[in-house]
Amino acid sequence: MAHPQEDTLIAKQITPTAMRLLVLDVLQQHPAALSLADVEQLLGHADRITVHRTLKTFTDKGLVHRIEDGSGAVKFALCEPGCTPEQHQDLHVHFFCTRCRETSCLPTVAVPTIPLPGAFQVQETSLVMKGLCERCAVAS
Amino acid sequence: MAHPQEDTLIAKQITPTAMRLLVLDVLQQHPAALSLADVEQLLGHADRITVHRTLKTFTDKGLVHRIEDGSGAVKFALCEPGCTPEQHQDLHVHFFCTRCRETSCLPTVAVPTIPLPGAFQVQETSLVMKGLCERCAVAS
DNA sequence: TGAAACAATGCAATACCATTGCATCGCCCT
DNA sequence: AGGGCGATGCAATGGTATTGCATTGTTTCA
Ligand SMILES: [Mn+2]
Ligand SMILES: [Mn+2]
Ligand SMILES: [Zn+2]
Ligand SMILES: [Zn+2]
Repeated sequence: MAHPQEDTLIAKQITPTAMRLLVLDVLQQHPAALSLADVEQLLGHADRITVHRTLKTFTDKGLVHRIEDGSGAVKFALCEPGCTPEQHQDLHVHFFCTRCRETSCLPTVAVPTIPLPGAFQVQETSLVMKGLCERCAVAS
Repeated sequence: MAHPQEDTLIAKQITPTAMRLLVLDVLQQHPAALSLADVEQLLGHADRITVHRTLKTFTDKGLVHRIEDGSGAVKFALCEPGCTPEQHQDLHVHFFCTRCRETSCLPTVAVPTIPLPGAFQVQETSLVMKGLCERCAVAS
């Protein structure tokens, strides 16, 4: 009966701990997707490995999704409440800004379903667009 | 007036060298996209850094394109003859097989043009599908 | 032809990012 | 209190990408 963030974790079958609540808070406060290093830095001085395992747990339980934006580091962003590890609801496009290097979810832009020739069995589709984000575009 | 592969390099403004011809040959012989480590292994024992810089040169000159498939290592594949560093002709979908970990170009499947809301300025779109490739799908 | 100029190569070193092993800590339950 | 178990933190490791620098090779031109 404490912070509502505890309920968020419990709803995803994640035992609430101090570290996990802190990581969740950082993810909720930040609009952009965050890398492991980003989270570590925003937390002050938390142990990198613990943050890593926290994000892995969050991913396994369907609380966050991974974004491979080609920047070298995987980014993480919160999922929609309805997402499960098996079935993600928010299959949207991601945008990587080549100037400020921020990665954003575009929840309103769905990943299109593309039929493939032959016998391919598609499990997952990742669509990343690169360019200038809205902030950097107007600033140029 | 030697190998036709020399002409391929010269057409892209790349000085032909022994190493570059070897790397080009490996890329032409293999249907799948190759990582730096793949090329190094297929060449026997070539220097990893030289191969790295060879692939960088090939990319800069528009002879190959980079594929970030989320496997941890960037893959490289030959471009269409008409590609230039500024304007790639072959903006196609890539497929990463989660079983055999091979990445293939799907030259017949074009990346769709997706309009974005707001002031985003798109420079590049990368679309990677993951699942079972044709070979692994029938073998399961 | 010989030396300068430039490009390409190879070895060493470095920088990240990600992941694992293992000991310890903290919490819950009996 | 004590056992059990998950979470944490430090150390160590593996993998990929990249840079510095000396050397080698090749082209250019006096
Ligand atoms: Mn997202
Ligand atoms: Mn391709
Ligand atoms: Zn930006
Ligand atoms: Zn396969």
